[in-house]
Amino acid sequence: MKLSEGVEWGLHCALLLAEAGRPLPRRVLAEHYGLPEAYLAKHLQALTRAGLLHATSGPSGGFRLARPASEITVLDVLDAIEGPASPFVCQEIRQQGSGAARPEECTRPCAIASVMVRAHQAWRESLRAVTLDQLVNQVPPALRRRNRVKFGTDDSP
Amino acid sequence: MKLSEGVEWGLHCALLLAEAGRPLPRRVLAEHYGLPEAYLAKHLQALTRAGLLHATSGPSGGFRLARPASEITVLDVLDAIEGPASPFVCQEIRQQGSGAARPEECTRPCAIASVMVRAHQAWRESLRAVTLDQLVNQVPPALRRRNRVKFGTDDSP
DNA sequence: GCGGCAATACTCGGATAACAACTGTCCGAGTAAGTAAGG
DNA sequence: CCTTACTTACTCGGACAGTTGTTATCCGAGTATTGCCGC
Repeated sequence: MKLSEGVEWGLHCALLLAEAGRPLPRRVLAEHYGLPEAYLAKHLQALTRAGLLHATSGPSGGFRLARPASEITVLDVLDAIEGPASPFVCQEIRQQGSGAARPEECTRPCAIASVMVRAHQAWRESLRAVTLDQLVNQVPPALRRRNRVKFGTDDSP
Repeated sequence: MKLSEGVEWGLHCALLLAEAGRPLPRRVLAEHYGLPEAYLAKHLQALTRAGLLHATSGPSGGFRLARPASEITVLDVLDAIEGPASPFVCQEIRQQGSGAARPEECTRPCAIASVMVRAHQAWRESLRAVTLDQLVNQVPPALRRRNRVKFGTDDSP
């Protein structure tokens, strides 16, 4: 079980977009984090398709958050990039082979699958509890200031 | 992120071994669940290397639980088959690229990595809370009886 | 009848291919800005 | 000076290879059983 590295990229980029408050092109995002631009594009596409980012073409275009950072959870980003499919898929092998359970013995879901589903839900709940703005607030102040100078909207007097 | 299907196989086999109480060869396990024997062998090897099963060669040999079923958790089986590595590996991209954070700004672990670690721990705790004998008790009585007749130790008078 | 020995069949274990998914890359379609010409 | 049309450069989006990990399989090493021979 390995999680795509694009998850880390997507989360960091989403955080930076939350800090910036204005569209940033993928070229800027890639250079900022030292990532391959072409491959990062793939993950940003996924985030856009999921409705988390909004993409605008042309000069001064780029990606921006489609919703306020307080309304985007870490789980949203993960589902967008990894897909919402459960990592464990019960293949009902209890109903196969010479020791197959009979249909009337399978009225209840497989206990093993239930355990896996509960664990997966615990994982998802833990991720759903954290929003992007909570993460932004944990960025070191000095770094946040630098990012603001570099990208921030200069609407502050 | 996809979980190896060997996880389901390993768990079902471990449950059956807990029910049987005596060594079962991989051929019997494979036929009982309709699984490819050669590939199942790979996962049983992993469980053996992890110290969960004990393998004996020769006639009337096979695999048996190395510990009482009450002392084996679902998490043990998962770590044995999937490896204990965390699905999320923080590559510290915050310290790379043109916007790299300085070392003195990284005294605290990356907030994103922390969230992922907490979620992973929640997942593991949920799996650690369930033992094999708890799962055995959830097997339908009729099926359990059939398995007992088929494999069970005939030490009952 | 009993003990020892060899043959046997059964078991696991590691080494070896086929497939799929993730990783990485490229070029084309579309768009907004900038520019120059005309009114 | 303002409007307008065009050129330009910049953006995203989908289509195309390379590499790692999972899936599937085979054959050899080792062992307890089983049968047989000798005592």
